[in-house]
Amino acid sequence: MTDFAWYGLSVLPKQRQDQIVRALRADGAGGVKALAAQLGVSEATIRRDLESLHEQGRLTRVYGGALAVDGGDEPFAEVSAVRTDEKDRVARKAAELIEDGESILLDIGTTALQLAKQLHGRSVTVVTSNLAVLEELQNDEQIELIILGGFVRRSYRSLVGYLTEESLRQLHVNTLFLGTSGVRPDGRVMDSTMIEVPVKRAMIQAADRVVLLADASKFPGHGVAKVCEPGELTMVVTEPDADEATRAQLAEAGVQVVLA
Amino acid sequence: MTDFAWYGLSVLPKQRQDQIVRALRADGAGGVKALAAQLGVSEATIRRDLESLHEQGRLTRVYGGALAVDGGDEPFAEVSAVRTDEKDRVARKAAELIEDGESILLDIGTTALQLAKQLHGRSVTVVTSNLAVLEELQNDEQIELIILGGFVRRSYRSLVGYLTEESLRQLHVNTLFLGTSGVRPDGRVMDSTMIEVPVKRAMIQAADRVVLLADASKFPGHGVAKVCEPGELTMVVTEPDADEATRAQLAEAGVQVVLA
DNA sequence: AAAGAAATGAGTGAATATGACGGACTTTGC
DNA sequence: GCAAAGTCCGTCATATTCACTCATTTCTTT
Repeated sequence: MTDFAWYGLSVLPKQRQDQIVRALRADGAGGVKALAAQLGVSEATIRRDLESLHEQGRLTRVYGGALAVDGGDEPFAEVSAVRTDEKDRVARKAAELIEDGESILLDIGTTALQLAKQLHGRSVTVVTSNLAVLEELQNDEQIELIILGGFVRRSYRSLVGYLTEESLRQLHVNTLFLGTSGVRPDGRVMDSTMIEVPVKRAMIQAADRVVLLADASKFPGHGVAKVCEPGELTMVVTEPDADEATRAQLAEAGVQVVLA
Repeated sequence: MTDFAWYGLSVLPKQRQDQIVRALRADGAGGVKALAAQLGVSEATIRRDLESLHEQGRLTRVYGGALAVDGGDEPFAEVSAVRTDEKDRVARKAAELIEDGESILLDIGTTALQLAKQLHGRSVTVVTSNLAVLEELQNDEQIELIILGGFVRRSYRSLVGYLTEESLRQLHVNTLFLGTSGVRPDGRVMDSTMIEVPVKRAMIQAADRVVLLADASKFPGHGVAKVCEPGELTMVVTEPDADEATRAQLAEAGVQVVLA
């Protein structure tokens, strides 16, 4: 146990247990593995915490994790087990592209959140307007976290507006990981909401590399607003069963297409 | 008693214990090691202080340190009970100062969080760098919520840095509700950490009215860094048993002193 | 000035917290 | 059903914190 200098500086046991209860209230449920990563302790410690909290009646212990006490009876299948679903594979592949010490910018949406979950314990600087990412990485001491300002958009758990754009003009990062509602057959990246587009454009301006994260369902896809031309992308991470014609179109525009 | 003991080198036990309580209210929790370093005494002394304060009910002793009495998530039984604790009274009084439709800026710290809890269902615009406030108001559809950008400061659950200051320059609000580590006898507002001071100053610049929230334990109080002169405040909300001399000093500087 | 009281810091064995490991158990996919 | 994967629950070694004692310093009282 070499890294125990953390102990004194880090959270107190009781404090961490409060954080567990808070996290469960936010999400409704939490897996042992996820909580361990989020709070930066071992799974054994999380199990002990969950047992203690269960005895106190502050949560309900279930196989694989715990549920919030008042959080209803939703199936636990979703938080439990491995669930190697598409977005997860893409996110894992994307995480491999990041070197320790780098700074990255995470777009809004669940794809970027999946990527954030892969970053626990890594020494990286994360910049984001994604409130779900904030919650996920809030307690990870290893990660330098920077939040862009902006108006809270509850339905998307994101920050938008001129404040967000202005914040982006003050920063520069190595890599942007961009989400999308769909990539059109001609390779143009689209989004479903107009309001996010200026923010995404500002993000592109603030990064050296632009990596688009898009599972197969986004190829080809639609959207009301154009975010950028394919030429502005450095790389696209997607899946083997993504539409080939669109992939070829992207490759032609000089974009490196990586399959997860 | 030697008069010079007051001037910095040595601190009276009672004074130090007040500082501990204040430090906990600011952070929510504190480790024995951290408190010992911060106050310049041995861990043994801190433990004795914590035990004494715990018996007085001024904090909750936990393994490794202590928690603020109202900090974190306590058992539900206590939450539902009648709570007329100091910060709550101050927060309620402060909430009465806000008109529907106004925009307000909330400082970091638990005092501002208490105020945020009073705002549920109100039609107000809330601007903040306080991550605890974000969590509290995140799901309240009625409230327009704006987050300032910045570096995440985990121990204080706040955002700091030039991004935060820059964000503040883009905004203007009706009222700022400011927290503090203590108000000196001459009325100057102090803070315990240097790094927050530029942000607090920028907040003052961004508001028409500046309201200081300070329970009785902050009167008089100390801090390493000066945030502002009393003349920069519009109003102070505190309690009837706050030090009268300090209150008089504030009134003389043209500050309206409101008792909760 | 001297004696007494209170506070402090250091040291020690006991108690608590943590992480790793292995065998028993549960869930999942076939 | 069965096998595989994942999860749990003991146990142990180690690091940290605690309660206690005692000597020293500091403050108060006589």
